[in-house]
Amino acid sequence: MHKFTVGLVAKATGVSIDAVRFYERLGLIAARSRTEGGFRVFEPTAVERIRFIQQAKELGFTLREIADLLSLSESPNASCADIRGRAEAKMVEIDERIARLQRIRQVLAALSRACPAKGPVAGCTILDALRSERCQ
Amino acid sequence: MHKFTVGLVAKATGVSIDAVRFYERLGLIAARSRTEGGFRVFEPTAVERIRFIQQAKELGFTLREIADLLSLSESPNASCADIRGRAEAKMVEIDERIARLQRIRQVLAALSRACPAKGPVAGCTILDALRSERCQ
DNA sequence: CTAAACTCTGGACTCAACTCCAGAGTCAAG
DNA sequence: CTTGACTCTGGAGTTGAGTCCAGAGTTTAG
Repeated sequence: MHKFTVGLVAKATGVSIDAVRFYERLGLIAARSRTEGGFRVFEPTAVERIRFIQQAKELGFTLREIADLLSLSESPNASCADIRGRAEAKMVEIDERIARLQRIRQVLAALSRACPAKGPVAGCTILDALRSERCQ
Repeated sequence: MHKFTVGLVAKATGVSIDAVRFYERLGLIAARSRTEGGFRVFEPTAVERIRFIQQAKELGFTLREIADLLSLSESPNASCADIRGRAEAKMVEIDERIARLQRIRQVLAALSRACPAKGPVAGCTILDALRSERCQ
């Protein structure tokens, strides 16, 4: 139970075989070795790394950022503050996205509220608003 | 001042010439005709349509959805309620995105808060959390 | 030993919304 | 008429995170 092929790693993590190989190409994980016939052999830590990748992805980190996170996590002179910095930067980013979406949401809500929702499109207040510069 | 070339349309709207041609390929706008030499000639309504596209893009609509909006806006048997339906559907979508981002934001905040932010990465609580299934 | 199941490579494809390009042709001012 | 600015086509490239593929080779259970 310690000879992980791609298929097993994929099954253990729920990602596709292609995704495992993709992560390998990106350098996020590495196969320990190959069999005689050229099959990848992974260690169980590969499964853990992919779980890490999945969790970080859930938190909105890109694979590039995750590569950075992973390399920090293995650097002897990296500090916990570095990691926290990444988390906080991501939080700022998320906040910006939320703020933008909330602005959009407000405009959409206002437009929907103002719309009579009956009659033909001629005179639709939503379309009128889109035609004018008013909403932004 | 009524012979709009791509360049003028681009300048009037602030989008690139390539974007104008791209919108034309997608069928979002159309040139009225061509000059002898093959130059596109637009009507002023093209500028208005691109403004519409820009506004709708600001509100999170994709170009495909904008095409739909534009065709509704010109359909004699489309009703204002159709437009409002699109706006409300988009609002639901935006709400889902906001909710997801807020969940992420909360997890990030909790992780940052719990992190000592000093010392080496070994024992970093954020990394530990990413390694475990805990955050989702 | 055979058959089924698995894996290999590397490159093309997806989506969205463009951007960039070369090489050729056109238009307008002076 | 010349020159500089503009425009033409159509196809490739970009980003992100993979997916899909053919055709060949490998592993393993029975």
